[in-house]
Amino acid sequence: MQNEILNETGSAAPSDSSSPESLTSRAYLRLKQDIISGRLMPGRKLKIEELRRQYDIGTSPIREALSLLTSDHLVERWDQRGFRVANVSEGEFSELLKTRCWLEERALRESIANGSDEWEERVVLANHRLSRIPRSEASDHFVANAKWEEAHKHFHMTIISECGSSILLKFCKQLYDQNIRYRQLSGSKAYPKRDIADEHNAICQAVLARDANKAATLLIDHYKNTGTFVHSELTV
Amino acid sequence: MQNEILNETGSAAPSDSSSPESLTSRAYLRLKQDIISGRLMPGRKLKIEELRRQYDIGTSPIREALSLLTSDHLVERWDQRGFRVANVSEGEFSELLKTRCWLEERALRESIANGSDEWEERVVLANHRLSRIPRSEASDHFVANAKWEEAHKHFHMTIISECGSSILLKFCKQLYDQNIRYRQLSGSKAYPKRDIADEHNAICQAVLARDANKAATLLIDHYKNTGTFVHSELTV
DNA sequence: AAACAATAAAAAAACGATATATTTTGCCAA
DNA sequence: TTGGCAAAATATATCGTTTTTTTATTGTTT
Repeated sequence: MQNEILNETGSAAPSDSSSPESLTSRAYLRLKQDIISGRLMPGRKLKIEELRRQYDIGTSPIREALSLLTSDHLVERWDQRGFRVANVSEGEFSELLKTRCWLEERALRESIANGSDEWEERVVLANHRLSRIPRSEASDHFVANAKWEEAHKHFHMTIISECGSSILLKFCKQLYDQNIRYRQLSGSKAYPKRDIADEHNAICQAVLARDANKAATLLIDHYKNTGTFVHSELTV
Repeated sequence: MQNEILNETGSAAPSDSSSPESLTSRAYLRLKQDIISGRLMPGRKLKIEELRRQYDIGTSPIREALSLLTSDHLVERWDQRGFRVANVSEGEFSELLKTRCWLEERALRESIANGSDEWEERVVLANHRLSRIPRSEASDHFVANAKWEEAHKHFHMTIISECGSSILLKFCKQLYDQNIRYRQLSGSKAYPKRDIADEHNAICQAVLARDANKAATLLIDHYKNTGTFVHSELTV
């Protein structure tokens, strides 16, 4: 199903080795992961033949997956000249951050206005689980922890999940993924200084108190703080 | 180029008969038009073989185009069971309308805050051109006028064009296209009663006066009015 | 002699046709 | 009537051909 393909990013293909999904889905998820994680660098040419050999998947599924990624702004298509990984720029990152704040603020306010008790419980749970996962896999130097990334995305998507518009939610997810890529590319060296867990706790509290203004301010600050780090890394 | 494919909807392939675009783009545009205009009904099975013969284009470009349309929510992919035209529902239309209002209000306010003099001129021009095109091709009964549709989209996109985020603008365009489909499907019999030109003039005036609150209210009312007509048609 | 242009060769992408795997449908038996 | 099996239809994937683009080499001009 298309929705499953688009929504789940990292957690796909759990334990089942012989995935029943189509090869297109598999190619889509692998390519998406490889681009978001920074393994495939911006601007890099995506030669069909190369990918075909590497992923052991035919050209059609690869092409379809690349077409799909094009809509996510992770891949660019140059008519008659193939595909390449979408470029990054400071300007685009500013736009991304700005747009994300606009959309997520709206979604958060709607969620706080409409969210059920069951939703509150999901928020608490998501925050708790996130707090229990270390940000980095190593304690002395920073190594991105995929589990943390997954839990982090889940927390942020949970607090806006009851906004009443699956369309808006989809847009937010898309922008979130684009943002991860910028985070990964910028090295993330500066992060550990901030106590991110505290920020999440504060957001969680404001959400549970149904204090929309406070929650929105905290969320936007949370994003903008991260943004300045990414920006400074990008400029160097 | 991907951008050209995604942005221009109706006005593509102007006079040049031997289009230099890829067949994928051509298939994408034709299918998009056929779905938006309602020629291909919601839920209709899109058999590759059938489309291949009909459009005289190979299977690969057709599949790629369908994948692309999937991201626009105009086509649904059922894993291993092919593609079909996205279904419509009252619930989805409500969401669409709501989301559109949220996003376009934000975009309009930003445009009004940041728009240049040159932008004001573009707004005036877009409104003028729209006002000169008849809504219906026939005077006694309603026949959708493609020229009017194009000018209408152009007017609405122009007033939000200086929002400072090409990402947000892309989302708005996508939602606008989805909305056209609902309009076309609901017959549009009720419309001519309203004086839509007046509504556009009022919006235009408020925009030029840089009265963000008034412009936003007028725009949202404009959309919600149309929405109630579509809703009533959909319920029948 | 160096730089630019033109042509040719190689590489890559787009397309279309064929083959394989999956699903659906129809029929027969229990 | 229902369950299962088989056959047909349909979707997905691979492969080979054609067209386009890019690069390299050679020739010409300044």
